[in-house]
Amino acid sequence: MKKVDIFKKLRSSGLRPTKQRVEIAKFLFDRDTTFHFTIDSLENHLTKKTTCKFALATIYNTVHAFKKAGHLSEVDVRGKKTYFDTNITNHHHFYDNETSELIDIDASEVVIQKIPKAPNGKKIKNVEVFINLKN
Amino acid sequence: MKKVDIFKKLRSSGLRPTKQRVEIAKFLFDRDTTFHFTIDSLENHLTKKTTCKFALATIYNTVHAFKKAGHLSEVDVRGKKTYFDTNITNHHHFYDNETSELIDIDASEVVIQKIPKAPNGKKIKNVEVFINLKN
DNA sequence: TTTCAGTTTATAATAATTCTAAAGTAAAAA
DNA sequence: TTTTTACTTTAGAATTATTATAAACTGAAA
Repeated sequence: MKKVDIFKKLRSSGLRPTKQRVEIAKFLFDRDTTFHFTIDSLENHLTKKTTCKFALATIYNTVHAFKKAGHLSEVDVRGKKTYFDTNITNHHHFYDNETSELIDIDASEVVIQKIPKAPNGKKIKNVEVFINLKN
Repeated sequence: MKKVDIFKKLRSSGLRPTKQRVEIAKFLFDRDTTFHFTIDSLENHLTKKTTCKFALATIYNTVHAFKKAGHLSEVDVRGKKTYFDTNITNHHHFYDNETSELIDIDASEVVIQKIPKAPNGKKIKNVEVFINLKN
C-alpha cells in the first residue's frame, strides 16, 4: 500500500488531510496485513510514536469517519471497548480471551453447510463466525 | 419449570434467597422459553411488575452471580449494553438491528462444514454464529 | 493575505458499570 | 427464641468508554 492511498482514504471519507488525520491514516492503512485496534490502543500508539498531539475526540471522529466511509469495520467483541478492523471484506474472527486479541479468518476458511432461514419478514444481512480460543 | 428450581438456582449460585433475588430468579428462570435481556430491561420489568425495591447494584450483582454459576450466558452484541441469555446451551443468534432484539438459534440448525484450526498453542473453546438481520 | 469552512482541543456531559460504606436482614449459635 | 455473625441491600460516588460543546486554530480558496 502506498502513501498516496492515505490521502485517497482521507478524501473519500470527507476529511481534510491534517497532521493528525494523516498520522492516523498512515498508521491504520499503510501496512500489509490487516489490523485490529481499539480507540485506546490507537491513542497509545499515536502519542508514543508520533510527535503531534491528539485529542481523544479527534481520534474518535477520524475513526468514525473512516468507518462511515467503509474503510474500517467494527467487530463485536464481548466487553466494553469497541474493536475496529482494517479488513473490510466479509470475514470472520478468532478471539483470544487471554490476550484480548482478534485474529482474522478469511471468509473462504469457513464453510457453512446449513443455516436457518430468517424469521418473518426479515432477511439475512450477513453471517459472522466468532471462534473463541483458550490455551 | 417449577418454583422450587428457583431456590436451587440461588443456592447453587451461592446466593441467599432474599426478596430481591427471588424476584429476579423467578422472572428469569420461571418460564418456558429462553429469554434475552439487558440489565436495563430487567430493571424496568422488576420496578414495574414487582412490589419490592431494587438497587441497580443488586441487579448487577445477582445477574453476575448467576452468570458465574453458569445459569446465564452473555452474548456478544455490538453496542454499549451487555446482553444476557437464559439459554446456556451451546447455540447461536439472530440479531435484529432494527429492534435490537436477539433470537436464539438452536445449535442443530447450524452446520459448519469447514473451520480453520486454532493458531499456535491455542484450542478452540467454542464457535458462535451471529446472523445479522435486516428488513 | 484575508476569509471562511472545516478542525482540534480541553472540558463537560452521558451512559453503562463497578465500588464503597453504612444500614438492614437471613441464618447459625447460644 | 434471642443474639450474633456473616451476608445483603442500598444510595451515592467512582470509573470507563464514548459523545457533545464551544472556543481557539488552520488549511485552502478567493
